[in-house]
Parts: sequence; C-alpha cells; structure tokens
Amino acid sequence: MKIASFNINGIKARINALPDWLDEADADVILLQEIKSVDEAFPREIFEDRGYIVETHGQKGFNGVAILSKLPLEDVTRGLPGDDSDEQARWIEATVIGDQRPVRVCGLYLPNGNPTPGPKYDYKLAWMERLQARAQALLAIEEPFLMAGDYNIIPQDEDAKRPEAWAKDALALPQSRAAFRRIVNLGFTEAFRARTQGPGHYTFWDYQAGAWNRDDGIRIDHFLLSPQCADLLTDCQIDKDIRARDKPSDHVPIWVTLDA
DNA sequence: ATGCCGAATAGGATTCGA
Repeated sequence: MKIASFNINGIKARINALPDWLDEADADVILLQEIKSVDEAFPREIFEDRGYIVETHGQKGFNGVAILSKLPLEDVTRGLPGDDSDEQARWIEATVIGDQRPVRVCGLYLPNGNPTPGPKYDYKLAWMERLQARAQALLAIEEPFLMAGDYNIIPQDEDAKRPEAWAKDALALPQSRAAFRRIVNLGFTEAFRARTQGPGHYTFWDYQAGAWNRDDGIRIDHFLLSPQCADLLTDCQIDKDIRARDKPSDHVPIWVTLDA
C-alpha cells in the first residue's frame, strides 16, 4: 500500500500540475493539505476519473484537507477533537481497507503559528496538545495507524539548509520542537528518519529569493507511524523533482509504502 | 531579508502562508 502526502497550496492553482504527478506516483491513498476550497467546489472528477474515492474537509479561502483512495474507506471523520469552537479545516481521518489489513490514516495540516509570540502561536501549541490527545487515544487501540501531512515543524537543525534563519520561527522554536517530540515520543516512528539519515532532505522551498535554485529548503512534511504500522514500513521517499516543474506548489509530496 | 513570491478573495488591496 502506497500512501502519499502533499500540501498542494490551492487545488485551483494546481489543476494543471497535479494530474502528471497523480499518474506517475500511482499512490493508493493520497492525503492533501491546503486545498483552499469548499467541499462543493473541489474538482472531484480529476481524481474519480483515476479511480479514487474523494473525501474532503474544506473551507473558504484557506486550509482544507482531503483523503483520496483507490482502496475502500470506512469511518471517515472530519475535524480534530478537543475544541468544538475550532472552525479551521485541518484534520481528516479514515480507515483504509488494505488487501492484507486495515490501516487508520489521519491527514493533517498543523497551524503555522507565526508570528511569535501571539495568538497564532498559542493556537498552534493548543492544536498540538489536541493532536497529542488524539494520538494517545489511537495508540491505545494497538492497531496500525499513521498521522501524516504538513506538520509545520522543522524537527532538528539538520532539517533546514539555513537553521539559523529559522531559529526564532514558529516552525523551529524549542517550544515547537518539544511539542512535536512529546507526540513522537509516545511511541511513533518518524518514517523518513527511519530510512534516511543526515542533512539535505527537504519538503518545502519558499517561492521567494530563489530558494529552490539555492536548495534553501526545510523538512516539515512528516509521516508518524504507530508501532504496529512501523512494523509494516517498506519505504519512505520525497518526490523532490516535482518542485522544478511549471506552476509547482511550494511543498513536494512525501510517501510511504506499507506491507498492508 | 524586514514577505523578495504565490494564492484567494475581490473586483483593488489585503490577508495568509513558512
């Protein structure tokens, strides 16, 4: 089972660039972030024509997540539990019925949190506390599940070309990194680091100042696997080349393959 | 580098992103 995550930075803006990657990647399950679309306006046909079930959780203008699957889905839920007043569309879950076993899949778009300090950073940290609570609840079931998407967290200095430029940013502040580690340390495996070590691996390059041409990137899109899911991991890769194409997102896809 | 670019909403200039 191949599961990909991709922050597309707007489905309308990616209408032309997305189909090529869809056909090349041939993922069974795709988690999208920043669809920037209400559910009714999402171009389902692009995906349905390729055999995907489409489950969106959108809102007007910003944010928005989706799950696309060629495998059957069960128990789709929308919204991160823990705050009924939170109207930002950043979380969707579904159980994917694999050929060998089911896998619970959570797609997330974690708040950016800048500027710091301030209400946006407070929201980020509060959202991460809710994420931790949801993660604990799912871990207790002791079944294969994963949480993947745009975490807006640079886990370590080696995950940025210029760590000094991010030192006081919400993506890399010690408090942000500690909140991320509290979740990982519950027992998750960070899939990319389970297979690849060392610097120079990024999933985001800013549109500005020629960041892509200077390879001035950061690694902020992650897969966290439950222990039972980590046992199934066979590969994890970043589709870096996508960033060099016409009208790219500022993020690139990351994917795992599972023996499931 | 202090938003340098890009997208959405709106229908021009502002907000947001990382």
